[in-house]
Formats: sequence, C-alpha cells, structure tokens
Amino acid sequence: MASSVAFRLAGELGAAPPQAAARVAEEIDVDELTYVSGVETQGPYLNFLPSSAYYERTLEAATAETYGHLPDREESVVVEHTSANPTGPVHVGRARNPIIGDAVANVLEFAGYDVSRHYYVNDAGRQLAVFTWAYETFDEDDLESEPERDREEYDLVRYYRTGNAFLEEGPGADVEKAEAEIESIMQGLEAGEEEAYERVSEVVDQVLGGMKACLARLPAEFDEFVKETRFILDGSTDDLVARLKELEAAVYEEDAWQLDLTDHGIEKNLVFLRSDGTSLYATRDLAHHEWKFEEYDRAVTVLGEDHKLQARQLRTTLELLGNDTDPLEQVLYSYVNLPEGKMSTRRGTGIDLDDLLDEAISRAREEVETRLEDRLRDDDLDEEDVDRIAHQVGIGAVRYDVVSKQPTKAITFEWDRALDFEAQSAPYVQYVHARCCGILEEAGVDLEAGIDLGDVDATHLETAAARALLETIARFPGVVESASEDLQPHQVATYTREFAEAFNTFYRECPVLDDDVGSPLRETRLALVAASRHTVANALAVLGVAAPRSM
RNA sequence: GGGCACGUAGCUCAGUCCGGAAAGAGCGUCGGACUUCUAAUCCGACGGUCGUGGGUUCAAAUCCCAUCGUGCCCGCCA
Repeated sequence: MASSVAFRLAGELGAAPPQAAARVAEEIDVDELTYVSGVETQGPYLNFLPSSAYYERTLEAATAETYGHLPDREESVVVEHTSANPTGPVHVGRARNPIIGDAVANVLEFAGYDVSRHYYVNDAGRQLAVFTWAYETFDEDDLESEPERDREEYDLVRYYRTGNAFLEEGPGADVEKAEAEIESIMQGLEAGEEEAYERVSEVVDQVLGGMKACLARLPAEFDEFVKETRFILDGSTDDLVARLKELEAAVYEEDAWQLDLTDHGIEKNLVFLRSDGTSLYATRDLAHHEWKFEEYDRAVTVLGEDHKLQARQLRTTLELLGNDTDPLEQVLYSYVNLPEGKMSTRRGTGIDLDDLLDEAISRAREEVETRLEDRLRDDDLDEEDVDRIAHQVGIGAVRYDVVSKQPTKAITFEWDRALDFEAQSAPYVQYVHARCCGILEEAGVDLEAGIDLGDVDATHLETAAARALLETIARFPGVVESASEDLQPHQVATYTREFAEAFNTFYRECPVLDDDVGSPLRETRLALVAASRHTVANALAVLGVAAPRSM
C-alpha cells in the first residue's frame, strides 16, 4: 500500500516531500502494528509492506465459503429494476436493465443489506388499455404473422402491434370507436372497477409470465412484481392527487392538474391528472415511492437515461410532499441501440433477448466442441457437461460484457462484439475458477466441504506470485464495499479481471501438485487455491455470472 | 434552442467522484511457450497531443471555464 501524504505534509513540516516521507517513516513503530511489517520510502512516497500476519489472516478469511460478504447492516433496501412494460418480448435495447439491476442487488446483498428485488408492473397505463382492447378486438386471422416463439408474450405482442397499426392507419370512424373503448378501460381502471382490472390482467399476466421466463434465463429473478393498479385500488393514488392539488406548485391549466416545478430547476410541468380525470404513470409512481419509503430503509431504482428528467421530477415532487428523498437513489444506464436505430416493441424492431441468449449459447457450444478435440485433461466431458458449459459460458459472456462497462456509456449492438469470448470476457475469468476446481479435485479436496487449513504459515508463500495473488484476494471485501457504496457493480468486474491475471501468473509459476512440491509448501499453495476459488466464485456471483467447475 | 451524459492506443474498454510514482488491459498486428495441476492460458514487441483551447495547483486523464463531436431528454406516453 502506498501513500502520498508527504506532499501535503511537506508545507507544514517545512521540508521537501522526500524528507517529510522519511520523517513519517521514522515515526512509525512497525512493532506496534499487526498487519504492517515495514515502512519504506521511495522518494516522496511511503510504502507499507504487509506482514505475515496479514497474509495468514487473509488466507484464513478467504477459505471461508462466504468470503467477500460484509457483516449484516440490518438495513433493508429495495432494488427496482427492469420494470419493462408488459407489452411484448424483452429486447436487447433494455437488456442492460436486468443485468445491471441484478448485479446491483447482488452487490448490496454481499455488502450486508437486506435486499428485495422488485419489478414494477405498468398495468394501468394507456399502453395496456390499448393492448387489452386489441387483444379483445382482433382474432388470430387478423394477425399478419406466426409467433416468433412458443411463449405468451410472443403470441400476444402480435395483437399489440396490430392494434397500434390500426390506430395509426385504420379508418377514422373505427379508430374513434376504438379510442372510446380504450378510454373506457382507462376510466374503469381509475375507478377501481373489478371488471376493467380483470380484462387488463388477462393480458398483463400472460405477457408478464413470458417475460419472466425470458429474464429467468439470465437469470434475473424477483421477489415481488408490484402492479401499479395496486396504488389505485388501495386509494393511495386518489389521496396523493388530493395532496398534490394542495401544493403551492400546483396549477390547473388546460383542464389538467399539473405541478409547476420551475422554482426547483425543472422547466417541464409535471401533469398529474389528465383532463379526463385519470391519473398518469408519474402520479401512481409517486404513491409507489411513498410506499417504498414506508416499507424499506433505502430504495434504489435502475432506469434508462431517457427517464432522467422524470426521475428528477419524481424526486422533487416527493420532497414537496414532505418526504426525505435521501434514501432514494437512481442508477442510470444508456440504452443499447442498433446500428440502424432504436429498438421498439411496438414497431417490432429490435433483437429479442431470447435470440441473443440462444446465439450466445450456440456459439459457446461450438467453441466447447472445437476445444474438446485437442483437450489435454482426460476428464471425459459428456453431453451434459458440454450443454452446461455452453450455457454458463454463453450467458455469462453476455452478462459480463454488459456489467463490466460503465452503464452511462452508450452501446451500439453488434453480434460479434456482444459475443466475444476472448480474454477480458466472462470465459477468461470462468476459466480461472475451473482451474481452481481442477486442482482441488485432483488433490482430493471435497469441493462441498471445503478445505481444512491446519496451521497456515505465511513463510511458505515464498514466491512473489503467491504473495501478489494473496494481496489481490485480500482486496475483495474492499471492492465489494466500494462497489456497493457507489452502486457500481462494474468495479467488481474490473476486479475479477485483475484477479484472474494474478491467479494465472501464480498458476504458471507455482505448481501445487507436482511431485517436487513437498509439505508444507503443497498445503499452503493448496489453501491459496481454495481461497482463490472462493474469491472468484463469489466475485462472479456478484456479477450474476456462473462459475463452472470445468470448462 | 435549453438541460443532462459521453469523448483515453487502429478497435472495445478500465482509471475520472476522492488530483500524486513512467497513463493500464483486451482485440488486432508481429515474435515466442503445450512430454509439465485444462493453452478459453502465458511471455515479449509495436501502438497514446487522455477531443481541443485556456485556467487552478508543487503536481491535472482526474478540479474549473470555454469550445467541438456524439447520444439522450424537453408528451394530458411510459
């Protein structure tokens, strides 16, 4: 560990930085420190050298299965992510959301929070009223195509697209009739009518069921699907509207109730009640967030950068309503676009996440099969293994590619780039895990039971590569801490890469099971491999990337 | 037009919040390493005015100002 304090102390001490560094080094009594064995200066910099106790404690800590988990904070946090409208198949444009969202939830869980994963279901908006009308109006014969896949959302989205096309291009009188029907569905929902709710649910539940199945492939799973109609039915939206009208910022313009937020640095008015008396997504989301504040200590939302303005309006309005919004944090990401433009469910432009995952698995399978031929290790992978590895690597590569980048960077989707299995991708890190497992299995260590350390003695870590690896292992809990504080799981991805490098160097230079490696060197190195395995397995777990036992 | 983000090697990206050692990886190119715990690996070479111009500082990719380029937003949609 290095420090540059000498630069700042120099002025105070009236000495040049190198001299200041030397004086600080002199003042530190290493004998009083447990984890520091020496302090050296290098010009103006101070370097603290880790002691053998530091190495030994790290090794002990990391051989625990839970290594990297921080102590329980007794603090609950709800992570809302994805929340895609239940209108059709999940496409790649918004695939960043479940991948980043799941990793954010994971990293918070590792950091000791009690995490709930929520998907907020937009089942009260105009889109769903349109969908419901279309589903009830059109027949299979009216649809232009076969479903692209045998699953509900692929089947039903055809009604949605047909309906939207009809509203845009259909004969005027019919469109008017349709609009009236759509309007009546929305009014019904707003009034909390059981019948309207059931009609919409018929569509929502089916489509959402399919979308869940797709997301489960990542896997991104949720503790709760929170429907926005819930906040109409329980009366909280009405209550909220009443409170909003009382605010100083409330204005009634063009028959609609709005909030003028210019005093709070937002030019755009927030409309919270339409002229027809129905609420808007934003209105219900306010009720939703007040509910979150009641139920949880913190609320994190992962959303696209195109919702940034709405996010600011939401926060500002919640404050005007008397809420403390400090517990609310938003993680923003930029949408994935195609070279030819945006992806859209309504227009049917875009690449389905299912297709991307299928292609990833199929390319991974090809890769496994090619490598199978000139494989050194004679562990006889069977069909099942090939299948397992293809899934772990294929899906892992997609997730890793997404989660390892800063969410704010724009991405243009390209097949070959998204499905690159080369170094600095998931397989590179996964391979390290497989190597660890290979060595442990070869040594007869029960992977489930773990390893009995006995007396660890750091003096057997005589190589620089072994020490560097252990130092890298030691950083893991700190990485979890920092990534969770900043809500940036990509920090963990960067770490896995650095870890893999350190491990591979160790692997090259320090044989574990060679005949010339005697006791206790062998045991110490084996413990280091066990520690490495837990570290990389847990780091991958944060990212939601599978850790294969063999590849 | 206004607001917000992004701009680092030919390409894809870390590093920027919280300023400090010669700016790091991978891909690609070139050259090496499988009788050795799995070569989806490793080693080496080549490759950078950190968009541009100012400023602050002992010190700037990092902070401030300006400017250019790209993306997103500015609906009684979500």
